[in-house]
Amino acid sequence: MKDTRSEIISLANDLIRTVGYNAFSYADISKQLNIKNAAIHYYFPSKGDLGVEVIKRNLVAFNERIDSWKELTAREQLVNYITMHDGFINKNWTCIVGALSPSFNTLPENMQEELQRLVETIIDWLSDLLAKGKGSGEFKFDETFRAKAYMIHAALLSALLMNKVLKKEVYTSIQNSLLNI
Amino acid sequence: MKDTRSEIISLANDLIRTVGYNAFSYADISKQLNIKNAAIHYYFPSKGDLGVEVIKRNLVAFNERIDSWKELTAREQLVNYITMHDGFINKNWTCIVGALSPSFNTLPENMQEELQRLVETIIDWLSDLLAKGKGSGEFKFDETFRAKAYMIHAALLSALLMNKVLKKEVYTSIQNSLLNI
DNA sequence: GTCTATATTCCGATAGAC
DNA sequence: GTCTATCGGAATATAGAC
Repeated sequence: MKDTRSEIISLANDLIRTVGYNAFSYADISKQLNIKNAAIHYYFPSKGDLGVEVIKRNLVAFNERIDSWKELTAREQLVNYITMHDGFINKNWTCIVGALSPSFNTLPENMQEELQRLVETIIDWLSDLLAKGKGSGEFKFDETFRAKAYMIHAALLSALLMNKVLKKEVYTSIQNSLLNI
Repeated sequence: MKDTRSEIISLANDLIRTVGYNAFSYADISKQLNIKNAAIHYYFPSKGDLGVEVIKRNLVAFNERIDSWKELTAREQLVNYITMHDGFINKNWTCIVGALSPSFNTLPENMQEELQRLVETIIDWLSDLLAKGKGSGEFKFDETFRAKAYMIHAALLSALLMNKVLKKEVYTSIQNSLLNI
């Protein structure tokens, strides 16, 4: 079976993470699928439509993921979250949020909205998790749940970005700091 | 007096921070200066040359800044560092590192090198500052100086990025967390 | 030394072929 | 339903005018 539409989203997802949204073109995708770049427009009339679909797929994947963690302890869930991007390091991938946010102003409105939805979902989940973990005595921290969630999310996002620039131990270093809660 | 070259760098700096490197063109700059886009090529033959100059200017500015803080206490210097981007919030600016790192792979080699130099300068200075502050009893933390520097830098960078996406209290929240050291 | 006219390549998108 | 031929415009860049 061949699902061109799904392959396009997958390739776009890869490109956004490796070079960014404004740096890739339909041709980059169509070449890999041995079709003309215009063929992509059948599935996604505009580049923004494709971008929206990439974010949506990531949101669905995130929700499925945290759902599968439901029975775990708060600490186990936090460890899973903080290590879930480990495979990105060798692929030189950033998270979708880190990839898209610097050019947020240039994105079409529906992409902006979808990206906001994704970030809010992550922060909400993380805040809840931190509340649970603090309530159960698993975590110790003084900030509000939301402030702590912002911190963890922010540090992890930048850790992936810095992995591109410094190619050193930044990612692991930040990861270790975050796990020490 | 008119210094076209300097104005070009200044406009490019603004554009990189607001829309990102790959999203702006020479035309965006030339329109504002009432010249043809090709005129920019006289000052900066390639877009990468302009990008390098923007980063270099930021590196010089950073060095001048921290130099002017030399006589301050470690805590005062840290507060200055953590608040030095406050003016960015209303302008919807990111720091240069946050703006360029997601598309790091697409940048010409000399831009990549210059960006690495900038990040290393920041991290080195921050590590030294944290060492001083811990030595003097001003700061309390358990991680290594470098790990702590990575964390602060990462959180601040993302805070600026998230300000674009969520337009909420993220920046201030992270700032407050970082000042509580 | 400073800038413009122009070339070239590439981009996203439409109209229409199969 | 799926894809190609092709357009209009924008991007970076060169050659040459003033």
